[in-house]
Amino acid sequence: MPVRPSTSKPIPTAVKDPQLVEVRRQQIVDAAVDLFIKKGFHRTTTREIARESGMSIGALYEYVESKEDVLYLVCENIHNTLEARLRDTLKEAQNGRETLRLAIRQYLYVMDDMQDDVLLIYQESKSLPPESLRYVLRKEEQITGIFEDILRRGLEDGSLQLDPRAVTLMAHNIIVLGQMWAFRRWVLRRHYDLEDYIRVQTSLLLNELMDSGTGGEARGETDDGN
Amino acid sequence: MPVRPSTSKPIPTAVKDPQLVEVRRQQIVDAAVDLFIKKGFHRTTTREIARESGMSIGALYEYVESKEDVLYLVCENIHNTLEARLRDTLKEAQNGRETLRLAIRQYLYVMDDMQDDVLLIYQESKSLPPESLRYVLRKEEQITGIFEDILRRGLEDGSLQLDPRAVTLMAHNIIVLGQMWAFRRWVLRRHYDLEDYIRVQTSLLLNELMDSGTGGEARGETDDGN
DNA sequence: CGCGCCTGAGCGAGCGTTCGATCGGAGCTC
DNA sequence: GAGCTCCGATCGAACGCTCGCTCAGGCGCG
Repeated sequence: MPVRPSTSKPIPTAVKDPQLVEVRRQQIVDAAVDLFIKKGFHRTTTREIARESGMSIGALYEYVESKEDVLYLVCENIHNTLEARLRDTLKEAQNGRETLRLAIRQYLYVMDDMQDDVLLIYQESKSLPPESLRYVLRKEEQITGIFEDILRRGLEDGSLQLDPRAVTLMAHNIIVLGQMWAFRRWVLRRHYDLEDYIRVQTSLLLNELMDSGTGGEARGETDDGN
Repeated sequence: MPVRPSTSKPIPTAVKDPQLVEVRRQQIVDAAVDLFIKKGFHRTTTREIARESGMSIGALYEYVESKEDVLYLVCENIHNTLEARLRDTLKEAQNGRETLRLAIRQYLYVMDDMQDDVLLIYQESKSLPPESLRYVLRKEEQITGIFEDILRRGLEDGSLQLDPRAVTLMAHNIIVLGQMWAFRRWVLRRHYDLEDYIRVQTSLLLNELMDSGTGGEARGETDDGN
């Protein structure tokens, strides 16, 4: 388990109580999440973060290296929550296909619940210093990996059909269709509720995974040209 | 055709040459697109935009109300290009299904070509003033509407099967799977090239649109619970 | 007193924006 | 065509302000 990137304050003068550090950092993250969601990273000032976490700017900078460091902590926190919630509900393993169906449902519920947080990562992670960004992206791949594993399990037990080369792509499709529920809510919510959404997207994904690998296109149709 | 939001400078003193205004604004947009892609909106200064467009800050502010106004012009410009390119290749109407297949291919090509621009809109449009943001989102819906129309045409001529209630959602799916090629390129590019991507995603989408509306889930499977 | 912890005024760089000065060429007069 | 005026277009120093961050000091507990 690697250490946080540029972050992880060298701790200025003395050795602090590590428990207090954890508590304070959580306060900071909680406050920052709220503010970043409401106003965005750039429009939020460090003074506001301090005020909202119930400490002074001085104290804030005892527990955090920089404003960007706060953003990193926020992203890390959200990703960890997300991943934990997902893995948590996938303990009981069944037939691959049913696991997948369950996982999609669970995932979409989590995405519905964490809409704002997902949006936050999407819109602000580019403001991270490069090293931290790489870190966050790696975490994103790990989460995608959860679905890759489920898909592969389905291939092995024969309950899913798919060109093995497309496993990664399908996993990303699932992830992105979930995120879509978060960042297109301004329009989707006007037409569908969560259950509608789960139904249609599950159908889309599982339909593909049941008969043909790359087929699906009715054969005999021409037009492979342009 | 509505007028630009808060934008559209009242023109300070005298009447300027409207043709020059157009040219200068295009210079500004071109420079800004490059800079925003490279450094992001917040990290780009107005001075840089001016320098890169070959004018002074003073001149810049003759053609633009504010930095946010530049961002709006950029978004508008990208969306217009995108929409024009899409509509442009959909003139010859065929059977709905083939039109859709063609449109998806064309769309993914455009997205591949405009990766950076798509990413730009995604990450920076939240920095727009609310009124301009609404404008940009409306444009996004219009573009989605192109695919809604194609889908409906397919329903009418019987070449596509789909629950009519899901038309909007499927259109959004297409749009988002296209955007995914832009904003997940850091990983997708490692595994797939554009043709792979087009093949798998077309299969996914068209497979669903050919036999069942919401079916796809093998009947008799339980687990509608949790 | 010493030490961990906190405070918040203050620093200074950087930013978006303004505005008086300047440029340069078109048009006029003689 | 020389000299002049005029005016839109351009310039960039300067302004005012915000913000991330620091640091000299204070408080209370052991």
